[in-house]
Amino acid sequence: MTPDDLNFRHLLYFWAVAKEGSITRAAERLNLSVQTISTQLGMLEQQLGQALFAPQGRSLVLTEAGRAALDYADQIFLLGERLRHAVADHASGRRRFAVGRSEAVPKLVAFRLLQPVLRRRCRCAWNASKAMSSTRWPNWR
Amino acid sequence: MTPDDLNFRHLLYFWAVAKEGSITRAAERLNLSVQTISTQLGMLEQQLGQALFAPQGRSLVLTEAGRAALDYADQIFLLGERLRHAVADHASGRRRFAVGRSEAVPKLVAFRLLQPVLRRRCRCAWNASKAMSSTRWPNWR
DNA sequence: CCTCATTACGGGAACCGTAACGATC
DNA sequence: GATCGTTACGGTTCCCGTAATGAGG
Repeated sequence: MTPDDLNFRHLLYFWAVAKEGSITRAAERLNLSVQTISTQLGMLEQQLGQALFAPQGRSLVLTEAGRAALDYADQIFLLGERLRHAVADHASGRRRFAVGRSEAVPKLVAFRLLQPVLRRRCRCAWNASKAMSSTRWPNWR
Repeated sequence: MTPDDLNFRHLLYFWAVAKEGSITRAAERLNLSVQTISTQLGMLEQQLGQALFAPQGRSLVLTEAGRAALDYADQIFLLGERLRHAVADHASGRRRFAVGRSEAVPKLVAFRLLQPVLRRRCRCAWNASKAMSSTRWPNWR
């Protein structure tokens, strides 16, 4: 109930470093100084009790634990962005309606099945990233 | 690439309030003061440009945007906890190996298919929560 | 009146940048 | 010696608690 042991700011820095491949480039991307990233990254590793990067020459490579953490961080920040979009959609009066679909059901078949509940001026998007398709429309009803 | 517009600490407080049903109980649960939660919650709403709770009597109820945000927050903090567990597993020498499986493939069939790569002393868990099954074992090799 | 939630404000912790250092190419 | 990463230290921001206020039952 209290997962505050994980500092999501540190996790963001770790994520940026992993994506950019080096602390220097991550610092540029985040408009931060190199030292800040390095320090906070050390904090995260100490907090998790596990090294996430291993020095390779004068560069860094992900450890096995680091690769595992990166997978989760990817999903977490993706969800964070989706959260903002979802809330913004509510502000603009649009609602999101997500429908799960088994891979065994062709898209067109699913579309035909959903036809009865679709309204005019609805935007329909097939989003394969999470095996879910999402449809938006201007108003709920 | 820089989703730092979303403060995950604020999101945690929002999540706790939504789960507990009131700021007071959330403050007790998090060992924080009521004022802190209230302020930070206001920050989050201002940041998102949308109210997440609506005053109902002297209590609070989720708005529609709030319910949407809660769905995402649930997943985010669940992933955060899983991240910690995954990294902890690496520390104890255990590795997690996740296998995706179509619903059309029975579990026992999948198990038989995986038999050749399984080792002794492996723990096999069917985890339906994310449509994925995960298997752990003491060492990689 | 008692409880819940919201502002106002001061102390303190965490974050972040400047600087100096070690290591690798 | 040029670049990347790490450690040391001081300033600033943000967070959090005490106190005072308003609102609902």
